[in-house]
Amino acid sequence: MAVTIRQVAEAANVSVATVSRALSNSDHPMSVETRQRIVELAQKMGYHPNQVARSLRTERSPIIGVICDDITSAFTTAIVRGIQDRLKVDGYFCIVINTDWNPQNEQRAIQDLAGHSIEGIIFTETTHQFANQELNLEDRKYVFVHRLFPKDYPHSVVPDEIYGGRLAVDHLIQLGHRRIGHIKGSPAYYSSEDRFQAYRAALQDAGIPFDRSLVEIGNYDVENGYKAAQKLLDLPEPPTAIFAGNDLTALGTIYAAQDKGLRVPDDLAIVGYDDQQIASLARPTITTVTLPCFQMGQASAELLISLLTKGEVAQDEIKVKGELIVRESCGSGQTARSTISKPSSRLDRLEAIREQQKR
Amino acid sequence: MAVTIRQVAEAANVSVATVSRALSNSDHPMSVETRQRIVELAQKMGYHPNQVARSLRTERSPIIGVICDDITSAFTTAIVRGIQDRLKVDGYFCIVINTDWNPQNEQRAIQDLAGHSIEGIIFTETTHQFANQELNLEDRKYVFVHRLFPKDYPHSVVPDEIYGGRLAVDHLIQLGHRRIGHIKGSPAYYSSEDRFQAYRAALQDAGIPFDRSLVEIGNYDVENGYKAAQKLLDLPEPPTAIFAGNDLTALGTIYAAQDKGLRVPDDLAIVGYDDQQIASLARPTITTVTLPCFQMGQASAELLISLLTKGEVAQDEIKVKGELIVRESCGSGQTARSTISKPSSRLDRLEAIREQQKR
DNA sequence: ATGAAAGCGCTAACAA
DNA sequence: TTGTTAGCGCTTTCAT
Repeated sequence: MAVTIRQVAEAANVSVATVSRALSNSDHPMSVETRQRIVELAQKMGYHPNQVARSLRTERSPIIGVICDDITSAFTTAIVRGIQDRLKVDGYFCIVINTDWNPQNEQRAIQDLAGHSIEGIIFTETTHQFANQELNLEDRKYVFVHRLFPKDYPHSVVPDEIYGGRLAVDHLIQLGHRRIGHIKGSPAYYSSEDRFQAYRAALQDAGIPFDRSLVEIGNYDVENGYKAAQKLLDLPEPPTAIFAGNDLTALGTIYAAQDKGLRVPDDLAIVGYDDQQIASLARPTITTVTLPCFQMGQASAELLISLLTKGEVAQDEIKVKGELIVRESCGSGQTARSTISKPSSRLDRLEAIREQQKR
Repeated sequence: MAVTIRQVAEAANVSVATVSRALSNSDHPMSVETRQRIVELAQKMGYHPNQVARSLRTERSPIIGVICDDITSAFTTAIVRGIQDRLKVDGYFCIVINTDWNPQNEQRAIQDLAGHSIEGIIFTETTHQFANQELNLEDRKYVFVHRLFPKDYPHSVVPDEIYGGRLAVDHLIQLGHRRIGHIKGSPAYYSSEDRFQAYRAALQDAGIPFDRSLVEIGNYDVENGYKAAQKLLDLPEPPTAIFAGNDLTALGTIYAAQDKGLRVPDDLAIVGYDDQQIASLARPTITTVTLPCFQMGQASAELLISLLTKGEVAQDEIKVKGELIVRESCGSGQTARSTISKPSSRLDRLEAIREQQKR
């Protein structure tokens, strides 16, 4: 049986109330020495608070809920990791629930979480229709991170797509390109529109006239990227550079260029977006802009914790900036070797253990 | 305030004990009608059990712990998803804790979980040194899935690497190859050895003599795969097919072949292993064997639940079989188009919502 | 500054 | 078959 507050109280010759105050950082006034003594004793006795009892009493819980479409989908995992890490700082844990793109599962998830006295929820990359409705959250606090529905919701954390788009296109402009194509993502993602706007703004600031024929619509996957790139490259006056809507589109563009006998980056420069693994594995490796998932996760957890502890906070959307990762697909003098595949920390670790076991 | 058992009791004109029995599937004998009546009433009143109170009382919890190195690492995410899905069937949730390859964090994680009355833990892809020691788990049940330390631990779920390796090599043999090279992974992964053994066994069964010079040691990354493949291809009598230790090695092999002016699969057939995303994005797409992460996750959750509910169960390691995914890198008549990039279910969903909002 | 005691919602031993 | 009641470990009000 685990050590309880009562046992500590007996050992310390004080009441349980005093021990509770000492151990839960209560702001109830008490002598510094007693507190000190109790804390040390508890430590020595191996006391660990029973969170369940604590939750029952306080109707609060150090567990928050994370509701996402699917934890395995492209960016969600990193977001969740960011959430976990930020939560850990304040002693919280999270329970992750997948809705599998079914908004009905959301209300169910919320109810399930409610049974655990969960006070806060982070909606992560959910396609839910929160906009339209009517989730019964009671008085739980909630926050959105990387939401996939229209913009300007309070308490949300999103990537700064405009900033990132500028990073990508400005890079091409700086390399001297004037005829720059763009392959948009599906209109269903609002990021597509933002990245496109950034493209237009960058051109404008550089005094490059906008040419409609240089813009194709893809849907963020390789195959559409391939087809869209083909069209651009078949233009009477084809682009010398393409800002692909994301890394998969960039990969499709590389393939299209190869099939036309064009060399990347020599004949065509390509920038991607997202910095998925493929960007560092492709040949050439893809210059891209990071989608700062980990940081967004952290920011969302931070926001929720503020909401939980300080009550209301600023309602503005938080935009997190990514950064440009220069690799091979744009040239740019950076002809250095690819950045792929450093042995992972796991491998380091395994090898260390292996060594140790030998001895 | 949420509806409690007491309110249901008053409304039903029975005692709380009766309600408790009706609602918690107690095996205490009671009249079917009363139970029925109470269940319906509770439903109508919007009653949801307070799990926290329940846990405090029973010292059990419907939450289990998942301890992994890093949820974002290659296979862990899918394993966790498998765990979640299987747990859901029995009404469990999980809390995932990352140890970041630091075994010290493990004991800490266990203690943190203990505070939540967690009775079961799944160790997922941890590099921990459980073998050597001395984690204080008290009477908690635990299970390993895809553990990365030496073999034959009770209550663990692992991939059947021997079976998978045979799948890969037998495929090459069936395609008529007799001179088949192999690039092993790092000796730190026990999977390397298994895949190698499978390679030898397959050759033997096909009556192909083993040739030491056809085996190179890589470390499962692209760069080492590239170098190892170079060596094999520089052999006086180079292989016509290579079983790469994993997909990244296969990618490096493709690059090496390309750089020597060889066509894949025409001049060199390549099989990978793991079925990571890159396998369906590379050019050519890579024929590979799946690492059945999702299924392993499910199996591990199932095992833990058995342990929790039925007490002891069979101790044997559970081996989960993967399957061969035939793509382009081995030829095999399967010259069909690449299998890349169906629009994701998320996109489908988003487009549906978009449509709906238009109306 | 400390203690006594109530009670969070539930389950289960015991009683009827 | 149903009811009464103690108590899980903790926090917090109220009293001292």
